[in-house]
Amino acid sequence: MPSRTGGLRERKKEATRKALREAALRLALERGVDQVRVEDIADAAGVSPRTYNNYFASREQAIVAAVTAEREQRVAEALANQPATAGLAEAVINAVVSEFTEPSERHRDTLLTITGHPGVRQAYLESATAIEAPLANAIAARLGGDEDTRRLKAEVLAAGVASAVRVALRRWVQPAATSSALMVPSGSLATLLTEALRQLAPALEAAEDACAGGSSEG
Amino acid sequence: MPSRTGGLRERKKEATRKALREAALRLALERGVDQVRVEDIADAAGVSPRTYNNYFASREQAIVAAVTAEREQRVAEALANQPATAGLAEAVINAVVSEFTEPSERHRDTLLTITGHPGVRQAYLESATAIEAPLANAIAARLGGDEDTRRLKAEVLAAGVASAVRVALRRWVQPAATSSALMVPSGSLATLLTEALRQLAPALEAAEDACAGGSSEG
DNA sequence: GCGCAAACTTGCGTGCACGCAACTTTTTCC
DNA sequence: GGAAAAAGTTGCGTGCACGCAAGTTTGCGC
Repeated sequence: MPSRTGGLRERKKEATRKALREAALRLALERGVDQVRVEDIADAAGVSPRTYNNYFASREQAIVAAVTAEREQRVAEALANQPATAGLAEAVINAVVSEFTEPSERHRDTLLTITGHPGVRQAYLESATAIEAPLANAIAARLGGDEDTRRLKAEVLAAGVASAVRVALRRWVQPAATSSALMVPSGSLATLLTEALRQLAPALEAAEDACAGGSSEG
Repeated sequence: MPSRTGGLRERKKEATRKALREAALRLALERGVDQVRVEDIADAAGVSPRTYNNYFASREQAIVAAVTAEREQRVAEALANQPATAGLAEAVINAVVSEFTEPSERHRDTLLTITGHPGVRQAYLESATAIEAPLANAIAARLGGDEDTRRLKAEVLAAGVASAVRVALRRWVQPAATSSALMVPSGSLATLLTEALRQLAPALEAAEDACAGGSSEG
């Protein structure tokens, strides 16, 4: 009888996924990204290369997943848990900043190392867009009913937030320009994220106001 | 002596790029995306497969480029050409809607056909992010000087706009859900784009206001 | 328990992306 | 105009992504 964690099947799958992404990251850190073959990752996780490929579409995604796993759910959950009294902008910024800052700072050295590789850096930045769909759902829930117009609003806002996050992360991991002196110190990730997201606050507030008095309101 | 169009080298490169993307699109329409080999495209354009790959990183990108070529520059230019009296939000929305609507409607059948293919659809949607950098420059120019804070603002806003465009395009090319009745008619592309971008207007206006009285103002 | 259906794993084959190192073409400079 | 440099093209080799069709494991109803 399967517990809350799901059936045996599901647990095994999750274990395999975890083993794969952790093997990928470990090997990448040990030898450098370009010295890691797909076969090595699969071997280290105890599956065939073909199976590895059923879990991850590229080496880069496997490596990055070790650091970004389950971020989408955590962000969506964090937004849902924000007090209903908070404005949408405040709630979104709090949820996103808190869920991105802590793990990123914790894995700071790892991240700055692996994002030295262009392919991994791109995969890392693109991973931010994974929050789009869950975030859109959470925003739609805050905006009110699930009517069509609200759905579009929520999707646009979520996509905008994901973009802002991507810009902030890009600055954070930006490799120092070696030659010219015109360089941005980039500040802390929390600062970068907050400043980036603040640009979208007016849009979030306006959307919320436009939906005020809608179907469901606490 | 090279004319304004650039040297011979540059013209040849552009001709090759054009030949490749048009061959890719033509073949994809004739036979279906999955029946087009890279070798076919290269042959049709009169270059080696290896050279084809110096121009495009994937078949999907080559096909999509036939429809999206030079869009980035045109959008940036359109924004620069908006009257200086217009607000940033209005200027951006006008520029983006006008430059996206016309070509997309002109190639409507082509686009809806090729985006039936998942890989091509994804490449098409991702191509919208190509406007990010040129748009960020154009927005930064409108905001005023090139100080650091303004650069971040411009990048975030440009990324947001690109995201909104992506959401609108996604709805536009969304394949009709075959089974259930809960489906969105999606409206015209111009309407979709306008509605999506309108969500960001408050953010654009706020950024403009925050930069008012800055270094350069008409 | 038993057996069937659904889900997952695996090997194989194919086409692809791309680094690399020759080779060819365009540009530049005198 | 001719030689050197800069830029572009090509073939080759390698590793990779993924469709497909077995084979294997798990879940479920009886």
